[in-house]
Amino acid sequence: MSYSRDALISLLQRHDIGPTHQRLEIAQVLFSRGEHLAAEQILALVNEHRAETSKATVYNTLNLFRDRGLIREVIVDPKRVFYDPNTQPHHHLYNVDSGEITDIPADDLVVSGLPELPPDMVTTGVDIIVRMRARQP
Amino acid sequence: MSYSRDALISLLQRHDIGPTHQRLEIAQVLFSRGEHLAAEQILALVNEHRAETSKATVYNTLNLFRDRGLIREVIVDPKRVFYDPNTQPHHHLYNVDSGEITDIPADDLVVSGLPELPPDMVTTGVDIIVRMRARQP
DNA sequence: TGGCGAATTAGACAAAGTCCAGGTATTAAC
DNA sequence: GTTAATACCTGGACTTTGTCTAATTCGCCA
Repeated sequence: MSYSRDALISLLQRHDIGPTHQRLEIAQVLFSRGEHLAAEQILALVNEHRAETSKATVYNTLNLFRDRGLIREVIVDPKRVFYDPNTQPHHHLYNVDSGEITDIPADDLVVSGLPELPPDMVTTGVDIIVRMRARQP
Repeated sequence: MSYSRDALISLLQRHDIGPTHQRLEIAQVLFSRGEHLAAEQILALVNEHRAETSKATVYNTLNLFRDRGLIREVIVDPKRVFYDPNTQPHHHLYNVDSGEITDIPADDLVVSGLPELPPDMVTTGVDIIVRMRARQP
């Protein structure tokens, strides 16, 4: 799916994010692909045609988007963080060999028996990661 | 709990790991504490009294232990990997503020509705991470 | 047009982890 | 005991991901 410039602007604005050129470019890459991308991949994609955005801005922007709830971090690979434009509750299937991440819809999945938290604590998220690899030949 | 030198030696041997001095020191730290420790913490603990083990050896040894199934990686913090001496199935409660990790026993917990994997793939593990933080004051 | 705050930038920096070439132990054989 | 073979360990250079800072630039509005 592709997003019009206006759609992206209003998306950012609904999250209290000023719609600058660089932020729109980065949002474009994230939302049009709908993939799980690492910062360095986003940096490369944004500058594919001509250099438009610096490394610092990509990192700043991803942190901003994450803080504002526009995207979500996926922590499955100790080497780098992936960013997920889908903020609906869902989980992840991680191919350990290829590094590929795919979604597991949350509504197919039920978890019961989670422990009580201490009363002054709140859950910020439940991440389920199913790791898989190719069967040994 | 504390482990005797002999107990550690046989533990390593059962996992096909030659019981060298440095490996025993590292195993001692991991298994006697039973905590989730990062490599740099293990390095510091092993050298607490006198320098015995280099950074390279700590990293090599942790990777070896992990490959041989003696310990498990816990990937919850993009900044560093934690190592878990408990290889029984269980999950983790992660305090986002303090970085503290505690165990959730697997038998209290039921997950249903996990998707079918492609036939040539095998699950290498299902990690569930419950992230929590202090409620806003 | 000019000025102001917000955003962007290059590049230095930091931290975690890996790699390599050389040195040290341990074992085995004589 | 020496020697040889092998496995292991080490310092330090290096890589990668991400952050920080101080200076510049942008975009807006009066």
